[in-house]
Amino acid sequence: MKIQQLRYVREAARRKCNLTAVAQALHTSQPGVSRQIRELEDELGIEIFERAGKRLIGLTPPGVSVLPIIERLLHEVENLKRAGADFAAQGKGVLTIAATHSQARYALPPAVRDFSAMHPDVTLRMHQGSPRQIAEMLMEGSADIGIATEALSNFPELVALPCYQWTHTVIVRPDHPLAVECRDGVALTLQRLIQFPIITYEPGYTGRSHIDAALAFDRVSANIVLEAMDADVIKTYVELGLGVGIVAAIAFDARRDTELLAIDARHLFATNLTRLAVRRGSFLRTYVYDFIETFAPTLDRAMVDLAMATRP
Amino acid sequence: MKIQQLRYVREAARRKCNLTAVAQALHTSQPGVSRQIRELEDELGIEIFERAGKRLIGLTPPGVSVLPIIERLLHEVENLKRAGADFAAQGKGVLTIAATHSQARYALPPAVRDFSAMHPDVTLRMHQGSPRQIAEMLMEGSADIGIATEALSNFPELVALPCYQWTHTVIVRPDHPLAVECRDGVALTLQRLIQFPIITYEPGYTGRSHIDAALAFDRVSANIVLEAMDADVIKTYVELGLGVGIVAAIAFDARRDTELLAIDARHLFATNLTRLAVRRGSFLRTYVYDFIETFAPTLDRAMVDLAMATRP
DNA sequence: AGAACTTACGATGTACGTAACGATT
DNA sequence: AATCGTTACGTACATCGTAAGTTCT
Repeated sequence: MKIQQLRYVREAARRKCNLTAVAQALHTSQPGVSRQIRELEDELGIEIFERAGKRLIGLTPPGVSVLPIIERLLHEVENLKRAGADFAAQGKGVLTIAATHSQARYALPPAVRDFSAMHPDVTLRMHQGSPRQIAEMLMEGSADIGIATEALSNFPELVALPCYQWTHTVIVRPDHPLAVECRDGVALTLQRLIQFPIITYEPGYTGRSHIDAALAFDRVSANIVLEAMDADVIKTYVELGLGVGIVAAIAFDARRDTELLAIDARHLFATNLTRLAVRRGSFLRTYVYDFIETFAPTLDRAMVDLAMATRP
Repeated sequence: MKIQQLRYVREAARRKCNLTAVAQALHTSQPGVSRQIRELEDELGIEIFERAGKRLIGLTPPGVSVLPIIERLLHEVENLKRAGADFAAQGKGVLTIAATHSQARYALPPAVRDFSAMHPDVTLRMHQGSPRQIAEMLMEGSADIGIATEALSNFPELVALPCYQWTHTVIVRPDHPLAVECRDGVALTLQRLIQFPIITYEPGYTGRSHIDAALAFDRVSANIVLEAMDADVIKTYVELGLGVGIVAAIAFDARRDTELLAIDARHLFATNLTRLAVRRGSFLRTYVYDFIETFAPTLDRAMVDLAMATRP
């Protein structure tokens, strides 16, 4: 049994049993792949792939039960390499963070700045995507850390750790009726809010689920005229007078956003919890822990390790 | 990176870094071991073993952090082979059970008989040992299933599943004062019991802890004249008149043990729970599940899988 | 002096790539 | 006809065992 044979099998399973594609992806010859897979099957005494004549068309029952073991095994191989690299080039390395726009734009900058100062030899790579995409990246190993407010705790393969809580805020132009009422000390209500066109996040992003939940709870519906993935876009259209915005409070900067006024809305929508996720069972290089501690001071290495060892 | 290199490393760690011993254990030459370990270290870019001149004297810090990954990886290799064997030779195979004498002698026979009838091609191997030894066997992979009343749930590497409950019984010769009192309907008390010399299990065996706990709770001490690993020995000496015995109720057979009388003692000692354990993370061949279900009908495959996936 | 690891070297094996073949759509 | 997997074959490299070398105890 060779590790490479296992790689071929895994890749074949991922590429719908197309051995030619496997060979290209792994930079080797197609006959080699074919042969090695056969030899592994011989050694294990089972057929992993269902063959229709000369074509692979799927996994056999033994293949189905063996594949997860192969995946775990190769995952440990990855861990071993990472653990080696961690000691070999102490300090140096790459840290890949996958985050939503909101996080990358508003929550991460201080942590990134401090981390860079602490680890000048670590190359930071920042990927943006939907919470769903972030989860995918973590699971396939192309990101070390994922940060998002939604969805991350829904995957058994991931460990999601609470980082910080935040609330929504309503933003309007200074000449908007709500701005006037706010200055007059009138408390904002959901009923009043939905009388205006709303601009906020797309479903699945940045606490949108809590906005929808609040509306559903009151059995009212809002006129959402524009949905965007990030607060910058939302702010732009609020400034244009298209409607009132609902964004994460963290996304409003009184000094910069001089054309806007923020009205606290924490009493209208449930508090949001931003989570940081890593892949369960992955070896984390020391600087990964450092970043986590920098970003979320409430977390430390022991807590992360504990969470990773605990099954959901 | 080759699997065999990892085997060498693991074995070296187990054999106190004696590469000569490693080579003998794995049936290869000593220079080969030396070389392969070095090549792995080169590839990972770390030194795994601390070297004093030409001698290996221990693990380096990187070695310490890398070794558990190697162990897990090799464990998955084992799983892969077992999974293969499970399908390759459906039905055929070996099932190794490690149990205490009490279990092997009294609890297991019906399950073994039924299992053998169900799987005539599975060779059953029965090992006896102390609960502690049973745990060791499971953890090193030399037994598939461990069965004991004590200790099995103390190891995070093992999954212990409750099988059945049982109580202790007091055994005496028919002419013993306690036998007379029993026939007269006098209820047995701990105070009365300890007025006689006691013969029972060794510490660490078959519910002995509950006997000690009952004595400690009442702040009394018994005159234990003989301790044995199994009920057969205890019964023999009770028959000889050396004292009264305390054994598992299951170990008394009214038809066979005609020279003895059993007095129910479930009100004196806490109920015991016999557990079945498997190594966490091991692939279990289908007949292993079958045996578990045969032995403990309250368990089934889904429950075992669930328990294995749940962290303590 | 002996035990233990490393280096050196030669033989066997094995993986890999190219090329030709066979089967399926 | 084209795509895809298997078979055949030769080369190159790696593993392994024997033997000699070196460094500690």
